[in-house]
Amino acid sequence: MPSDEPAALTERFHRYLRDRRLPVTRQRDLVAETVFRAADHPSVEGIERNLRAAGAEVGTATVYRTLELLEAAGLVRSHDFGEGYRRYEPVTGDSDHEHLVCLRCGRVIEFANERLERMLPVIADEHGFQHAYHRVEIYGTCQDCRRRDVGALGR
Amino acid sequence: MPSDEPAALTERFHRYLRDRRLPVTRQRDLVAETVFRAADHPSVEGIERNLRAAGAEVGTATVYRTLELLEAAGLVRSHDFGEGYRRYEPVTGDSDHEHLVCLRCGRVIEFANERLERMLPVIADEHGFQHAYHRVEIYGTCQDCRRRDVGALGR
DNA sequence: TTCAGTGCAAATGCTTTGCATAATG
DNA sequence: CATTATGCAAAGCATTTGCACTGAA
Repeated sequence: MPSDEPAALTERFHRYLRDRRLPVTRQRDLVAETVFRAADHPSVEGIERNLRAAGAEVGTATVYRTLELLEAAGLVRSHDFGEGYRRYEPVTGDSDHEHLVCLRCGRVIEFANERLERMLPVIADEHGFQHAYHRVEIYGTCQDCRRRDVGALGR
Repeated sequence: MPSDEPAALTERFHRYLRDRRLPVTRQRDLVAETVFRAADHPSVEGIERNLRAAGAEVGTATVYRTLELLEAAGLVRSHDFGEGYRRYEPVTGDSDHEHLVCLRCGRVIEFANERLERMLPVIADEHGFQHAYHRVEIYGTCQDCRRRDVGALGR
């Protein structure tokens, strides 16, 4: 059975809203669905583009407000990869993961490494820090962009 | 012999400027010295506060422009710890290091871990990425802030 | 004297907020 | 019907840029 992550997240979002007597609105569902289904860590602009393409439209302020809500609910995480804006991703049941960011095309891919995840709390402890969370980002050139470079050199 | 890092960096900065026939100005020296001597990863505001305290004054635009120059010269690095502004640190002869950021007081301390530094390029490679650089930040509560919390609980 | 730097103020770009109106439960 | 959300436009903020003036070499 294929785990329908987006549907599960949507259900959790609805429960979260109901529990605090907050209205479930068309806009909230549209934004939530868009992020839950996204595989590319979209920015607010990307989310709006996606919505527009689907014939929907949600005010920018509402998009930001809904993302804040989704983060508070623990259903979405935001990242700042130093591009001048934030990107968002759904929080799936998968274990912790970190990111590889391509400096050429901006693509972001995820990786999981248990040894790394185990190391960081230990390092924090060694320095008297109580570990809360961490962030590991590797910047470089992705496979596709490397191939493209090689191809350009070849002719 | 105590290695006088700030002086060495200042000399390198002057050489960098001379080499490209760029003027050495009072403002550039003031900003550079301030960052070279800082041990706390100051922000632009912190740098300006520091300068003001020393009786000097440099326009904000010039501070930004000088920092850009210092980064291009490889003498200063900038970091974004998600606070809404950037922090700067001198590039010393020390090996690579990463950062621990206290969520309570904002203090930033550095740590070096060879195993970690060796791992990341390997991980990149495993995913077809050509590693350029990376960023590892551990967020948590520093020793002082933990002590303060315990003290508050005690009474 | 020439070429680049400086500082002010205005512009930017993402994100947040105020407020009148609209929709949910 | 009461309460909260929405959307627009305005405000915020760190950072960048345009431009007349100043200063370094």
